[in-house]
Formats: sequence, C-alpha cells, structure tokens
Amino acid sequence: MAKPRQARLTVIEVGQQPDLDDESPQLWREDLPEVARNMLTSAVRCFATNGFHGTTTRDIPGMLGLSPAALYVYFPSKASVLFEIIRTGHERVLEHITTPELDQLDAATRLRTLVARYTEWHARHHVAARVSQYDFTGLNVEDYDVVLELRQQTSTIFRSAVQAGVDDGSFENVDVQRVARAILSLGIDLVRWYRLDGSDSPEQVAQFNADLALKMVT
Amino acid sequence: MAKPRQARLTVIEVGQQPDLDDESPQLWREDLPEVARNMLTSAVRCFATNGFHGTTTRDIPGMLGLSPAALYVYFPSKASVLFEIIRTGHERVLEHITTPELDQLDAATRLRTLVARYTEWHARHHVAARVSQYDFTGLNVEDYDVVLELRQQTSTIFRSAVQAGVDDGSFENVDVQRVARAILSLGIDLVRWYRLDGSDSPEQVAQFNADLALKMVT
DNA sequence: GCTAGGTTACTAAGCGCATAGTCAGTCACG
DNA sequence: CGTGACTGACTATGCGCTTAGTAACCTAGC
Repeated sequence: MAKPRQARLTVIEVGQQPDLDDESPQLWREDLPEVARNMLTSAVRCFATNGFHGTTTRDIPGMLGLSPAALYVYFPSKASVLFEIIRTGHERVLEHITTPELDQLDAATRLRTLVARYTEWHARHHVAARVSQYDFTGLNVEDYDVVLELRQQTSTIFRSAVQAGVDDGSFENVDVQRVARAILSLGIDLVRWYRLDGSDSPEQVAQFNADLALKMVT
Repeated sequence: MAKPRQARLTVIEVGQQPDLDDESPQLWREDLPEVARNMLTSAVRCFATNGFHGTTTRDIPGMLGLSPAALYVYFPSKASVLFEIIRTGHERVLEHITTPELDQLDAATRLRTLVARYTEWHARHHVAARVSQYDFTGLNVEDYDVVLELRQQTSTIFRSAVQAGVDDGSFENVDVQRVARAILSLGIDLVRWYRLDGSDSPEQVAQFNADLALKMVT
C-alpha cells in the first residue's frame, strides 16, 4: 500500500455543502493541470460564499489541503484566479447559447430555445455564475473590458431574437431593449436563489422562463 | 466669514458620479445625527462600488473629509454600518409597498400597484438597494436573521397578491411561487444596471414591470 | 538491481504593507 | 471653563505574495 504523498487531511469535503454543489467543476479548460482546476473550483466556492475581497489567498488552497504558497504555483495572483473564473464562465455561457441551427427556427421557437438554454446553464452552474455576476467589480480594468465585450455579445443575441419576432410580425410591437433586459434579468437573478437540490430542476426553470419570455412578447 | 472648522477639502464631490446618484441620502433614520447620516450615505457609495470587504474604514469617513477615527464616533464597527444600511433598506421598501388601501383593490390593480411601487423604490434607491442585495452575505448571523425575516415578509406580500388573483379567477391558474419569484427578480435585478441619469425614469420602469407582471399571470 | 542526477510538486518561513479598531488629546464654541 | 465634535498617533492582526528549500518520484547508465 503506497504511502500517501500528502499527509494532511484534505478539507475538500467542507466545500460539499448542498448549496455550493453544481457543475462548475466541469467548466475549466482541459489544458490546465488537475490541481489548477481544483483550485478554480475551490476559489469559486470561496468567492461565492464570501466575495472576492472576503476571500484570502489562504482559503483557496486551504480547501484542498494545500499550503498558501500552492496557489502561486498555478496562478500569478489572486486577481488572475478571479479573471480565469469570470472569463471562462462568460465564454461558456456564450458558446452554450450560440448554435448555428438557431437561425433556421421561427422567431418564437428561437426565443424559447435561447431563454431555455441560457436559464438552464445558469441553473447548472449557479455557483460559478454567481461569482461571474457579483464579483464582476473585483476585476481590474483590462480584464473588465474583456468580460464586458463577452456580455455585450450575449445581450445582442437576445435583442436580435426579440427584434426578429417583432420584425416578422410574430411578436407584438414591444420595446425590444426593455424586453431583452427583462429576459436576461430572469436568467441572471436565478443565481441569487437557485439550488440544485431544490424543488426545481434546471430543465423546469428553463421551461418556465421560456414560457414567461414568450408571454412578454405576445 | 467664519473660518471653516475643517481645513481639509471635503471629497464628497467624488461621490457625485452620476451612477452613484440616487435618493439613498433621504433614507436614514431622522433621530441619527446629520454626520452619521452622511456617513451612511458615504458607506453606501463605497460598498456599492467596491463591496463591503473591498471598502476600508478609512474610505467611509474619508469621503466626508473626516479622519478614520470619525467613523467610530457614530458607529461601533464597520459591520454595524453595513447592518444599519441593509436593515433600513429592507424596512423602507417593506413600508413602501405595504399600504392599507391595497386590499380593497381588484387583484389585477393590486398586483400592478405592488409591482410598480416595488420597482420604483428600487430605481429611486438603486445604490442602497444594490448594497442590500449584494452585500447581504457580509452580515453576521444575528443581523442576517433580522434581514431575512423582512425579506420573507416582502415575498409573502407578492405571493398573496398573485394567489388572490388565481383564487378569484381573474388570473390564470399559474404556479404562484414561481411567478412571484420572477416578479421579484425583475425588481431586484434592476439594481444591477439601473442609473437615474439613464433613459428610463423610475415611473417608466415601474409601469413596464407592472405590465410584464400582468402578462405573466394572464 | 542500484544508484547518481534531474524533475515534479509542492512547503516553511516570513517580508512589507494594509486594515480594523483604540484612546488620550485638542480645539472651537457657548 | 465645560462640552461636544473630532483627530493624531498608535497597536495588533491579517493579508498578498516571495523565496529558498525539500520529499518523493523518474530516468539513465552500469
């Protein structure tokens, strides 16, 4: 029986509170070392619980049973960990709602699909999404700009979908900007209260929000 | 001409960025000294910009041109400042949506009024409301419980209003819990993006959200 | 099979600075 | 001369980050 490399007990179980359980651990880039990906998962949980400024550089590796210095083996700074999380989150949600077949659909189905996908993603990754939304201001200026660009691309996709339905007459003549904002609000605000162990499955909230979006435009 | 008591220039103008301008300064308890109320206004702006943990005890009195120690003349700790802000915010919004004549109205008008009032309040006090929503987790346990109670009262008012319409048949047979949550989301998520100097007045967003709420139940 | 030399994956210790909070003291005003 | 309003100077602790070091493992040569 091999002697364990690491004598100290890992405290990763502490992070397994039900409200911090989601699919965020599967989010990270494959080319990162496994420990780096664990570090991001740990950081996501710390940031989601205490915020970026409320989390210390000891907390993040500490959750993995590693020493404070271990963080700096994989990341140059605490801020770079935050950026990696938020950028990845924004990229993933964008690629999840961007599918080529969407343009072939009629306006109503297109909007339904978009809202359902957006909502389901936020439900499945609500811990990482919470960090992406709430600790946005912890980013430094250059990083902020990168993320802002991704956010604007996302908004544009929703506005276009609403606009398309208004143009072809299948939706009412609604205020496109405001309706798109309201639809995004429903998806984003989910991260404030959603729990995977609650009564609503990701698919159920997704369907519910898609229904609401359709009601908003008719 | 009276020599100014305070030689140092006040930096209160720094807080007058357009996105930090709202009616929060009128929120505080009348029985607090004027300087204490200024301190709360200053703290609201700091917390809204950098979060509770991202704000130092020097920042808050510093915005008023006062020394670091001045904060402790009016408040026992930084955490007590946060609590005063969040508690006051939650109390004020609750008293703003709780009006006796509401029960006399038909279900649709009642819901419209409720949503419009809730939304308008969040628009007018979006800076304080942002702190109330985002720095919620900075509270210690006892304080958290006090605020949670106020939040639950607010939720209940919305759920009852939706339920009433379902019961008397003026609304569709919707999922009351989910619809109420979606309506609250629209009001709360406002604080993430709303600016008083933007294109939407508080009355306009209020009307828009009230319309959306009605669409959700029909 | 055994070891020298190199590599991987971390840690122990701590530096310098920032931060929350304290308290004796000061100063304008009545 | 007292009082209310506030400050200067301070302390103890916590924080982000660095650096030199090391245990465990891998590989090559004999």
